[in-house]
Amino acid sequence: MKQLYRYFQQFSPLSAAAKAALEPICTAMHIARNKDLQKIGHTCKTIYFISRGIARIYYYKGDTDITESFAFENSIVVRVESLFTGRPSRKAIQMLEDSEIIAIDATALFKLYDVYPEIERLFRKIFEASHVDMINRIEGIQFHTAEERYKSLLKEAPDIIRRVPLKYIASYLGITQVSLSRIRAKR
Amino acid sequence: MKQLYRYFQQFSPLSAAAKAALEPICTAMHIARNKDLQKIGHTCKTIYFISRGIARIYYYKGDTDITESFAFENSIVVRVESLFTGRPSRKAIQMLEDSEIIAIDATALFKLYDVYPEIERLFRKIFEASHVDMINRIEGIQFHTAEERYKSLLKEAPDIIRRVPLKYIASYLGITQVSLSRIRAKR
DNA sequence: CAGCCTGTTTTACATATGATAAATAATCAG
DNA sequence: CTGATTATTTATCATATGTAAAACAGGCTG
Repeated sequence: MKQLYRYFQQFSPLSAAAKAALEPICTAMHIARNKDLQKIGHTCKTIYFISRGIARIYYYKGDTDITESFAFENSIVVRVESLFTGRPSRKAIQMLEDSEIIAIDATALFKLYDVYPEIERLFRKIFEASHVDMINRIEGIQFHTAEERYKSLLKEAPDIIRRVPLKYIASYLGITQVSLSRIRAKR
Repeated sequence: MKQLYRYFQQFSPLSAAAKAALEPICTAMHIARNKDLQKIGHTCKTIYFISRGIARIYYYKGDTDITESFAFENSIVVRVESLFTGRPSRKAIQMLEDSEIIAIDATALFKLYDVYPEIERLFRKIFEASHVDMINRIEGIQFHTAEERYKSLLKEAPDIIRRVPLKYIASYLGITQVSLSRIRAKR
């Protein structure tokens, strides 16, 4: 929980009362490498904080597995399009390493919003930051070549190459594995 | 203002007191066709509601003009990556038709958040909806062909073709105008 | 250790898209 | 209305990426 509160602190301060209210809706859990944290078709009612490990959100287009995003330790992973709409998600969350997770019950959290506006504010800011990330990602996908995208990924997250299979990285970059292999061969 | 409150109503109810507090921070304005509502380099401190007209957000990559997004009447247009970070935006907002706008002073709005949690909640939900749109857009850009993207745009916003020059639509779809022209010629 | 998965790279070929330039078409100002 | 500007389409050629299949590599399991 300490690690989680440190994460929260980056966005917005919390009173002791708010922290005490959050405590009972958080559950620590361990997930084994390659296991799904949430399955396709499930409606997202949980916000996950990654204490240790890497998550990826993926879905199927036809029968190809496509990685929508990665999330590393000290960040949150959520299928926003399901959590915010209440609709089932076509996406799954998988952990790529043995991982330590804190699961935050979103239904209970949203009730806390009515009592603690500071909690609502905290999560508003957390999701605003990821909203900004999405907008920057669109710019990246739309107007950079695959090679530029690969290089900037390396720069932002250099250890991703060691920790994540290239096939997942390829679809995250919007290209095939063959294409990624060609780009890597250039250097 | 009636139109704006009707828009708000879709997301979250507002008390009479909250409405009264919002009133003085909203300014109606008229913008001529093709004029910029906000320039490149400006830090976004205003949220715009479009009563009538179409906006586009654009930026330059080198010397090519790229359309990031469109916004139609009865929606909000904002350079989120600037508003949420307080950093200057590399993007501009331009109105593509003679337009009626309501400008909401964001600095004043954020102060109202402290007094009226219901206002904070309303805007949280408004931005959550656009966050979800961004995520769906990423999926669209990343794993549909240009032709699929064009067709689905036609389906979502059929009148965009009549109201927006194709060159802007092309860069929005992530392709050149020549390429869009080829796709259109197929039918 | 051997054999079998799974992940990655390489090759060959097909195709969509980009770049550039020229031809049309539409729009606008005087 | 006319000429000039801007938008759109068409043509040609170059290139990046996709598809499919095979080769290669590494790691895991019996």
